[in-house]
Amino acid sequence: MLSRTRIVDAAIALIERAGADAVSMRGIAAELGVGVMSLYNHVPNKAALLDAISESVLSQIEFTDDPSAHWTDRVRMQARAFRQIAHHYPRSTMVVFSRQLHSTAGLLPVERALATLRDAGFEGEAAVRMLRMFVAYIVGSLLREVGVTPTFAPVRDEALVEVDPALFPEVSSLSPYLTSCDHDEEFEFGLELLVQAMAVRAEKRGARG
Amino acid sequence: MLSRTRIVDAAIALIERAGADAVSMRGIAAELGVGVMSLYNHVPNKAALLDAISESVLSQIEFTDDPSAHWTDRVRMQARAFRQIAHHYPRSTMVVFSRQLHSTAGLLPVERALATLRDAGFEGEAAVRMLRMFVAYIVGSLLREVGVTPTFAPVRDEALVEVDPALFPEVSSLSPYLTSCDHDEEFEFGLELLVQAMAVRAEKRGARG
DNA sequence: GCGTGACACGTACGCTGTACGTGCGTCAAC
DNA sequence: GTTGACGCACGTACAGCGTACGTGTCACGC
Repeated sequence: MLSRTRIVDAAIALIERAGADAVSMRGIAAELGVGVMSLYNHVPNKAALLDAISESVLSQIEFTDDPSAHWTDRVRMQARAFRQIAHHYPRSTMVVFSRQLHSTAGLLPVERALATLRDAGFEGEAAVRMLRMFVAYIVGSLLREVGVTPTFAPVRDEALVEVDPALFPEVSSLSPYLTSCDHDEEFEFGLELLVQAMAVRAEKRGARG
Repeated sequence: MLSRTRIVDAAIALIERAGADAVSMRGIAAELGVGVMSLYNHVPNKAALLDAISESVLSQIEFTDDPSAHWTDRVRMQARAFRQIAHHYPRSTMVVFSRQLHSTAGLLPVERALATLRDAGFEGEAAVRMLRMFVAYIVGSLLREVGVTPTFAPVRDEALVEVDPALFPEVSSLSPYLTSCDHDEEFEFGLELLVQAMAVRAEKRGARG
């Protein structure tokens, strides 16, 4: 029997195998060995299917939150959990980022994050701000890692060799670092910087309050 | 006469007016009052056209870099310049983010950023790391602002009223802050936090070196 | 006058999402 | 046991998409 979850799973598998551009209702139907229109008995339209994919991916984030750990470690763990699922479904992650979601999927991650931030001493608006900043960093990082580089994080080698050292001295001299990119180290670097910056703010708040 | 830039400009105008989904070769041709196939005399295919759109948007970033200013102010200015163009072409920005670019457009912003980071005391790999982290934050922020919220930065009001306070106490109590979002303040908050974090690193490096 | 190239355009093909109708299986009511 | 309703898989059909290819119309050098 066909079902919504079977369709979503097949769609995710197809995206990971053939890319997001290759996702068509006909392709998904073929993946499942059914007719195209059969899908519409379980999903209203393609947009809703893509939303369901987003929801599925986000809900698979594994938060093994340890309330006894120091809040800095909990922040690190949650950020890595977010990143891990994106690496598990890299191409599907792109469709998640390219869609506005109207669901409550991923509400649990937010809940956990806010609780952690409360432990760190951030409450009310400050906690929400910190959360949004963190999410922005993580999303931006994943967007780079997953393949879409907004302003070429790892620049293409061919393009760089053409760079005129006189016009772009910095880019030219730093080209070895610009062309290579260890995503793990890069992510951890920014994560650590953010955690430390948060710790500074937390101390300030603690001193004041 | 038709020209590549006229086509790109029309495409951007169409995207901003009707949304990225509405971009079709036929639509762009209609916008210009020409036949569809005439476009292909100036653009090899749709993908190349979208790349040209990205290039055009990125090249319009206005960097009025002031080398005499303190590096922290220069970082702030460059980040805001990036953000400003995204606000000028919000929907086109989404196509920029959703495409991997293979061009050297936006090489100048990178050059300026690296020069600024050098002034701040970051060289070699450290400078590139800082740049990438900054870009990640900016891109992630813009992705939220521009309308696509990965894990609902400003959560939908309707969705939140249904949240069970027993299951999601934090989300529930912080809902007034989660439902509203002053993008300017939000962006400046994160920007300031990053700049301060960078300043701390810069001092450390200075003390060591 | 005569190529020759640039360029706007029409036609046509294979693809897409999906509205609609059809047929088959199962189950409830009588 | 018959009948009606309903869920669900499916086929057909249509509008719209990107674009390969051929055709027409110019301005130009010889």
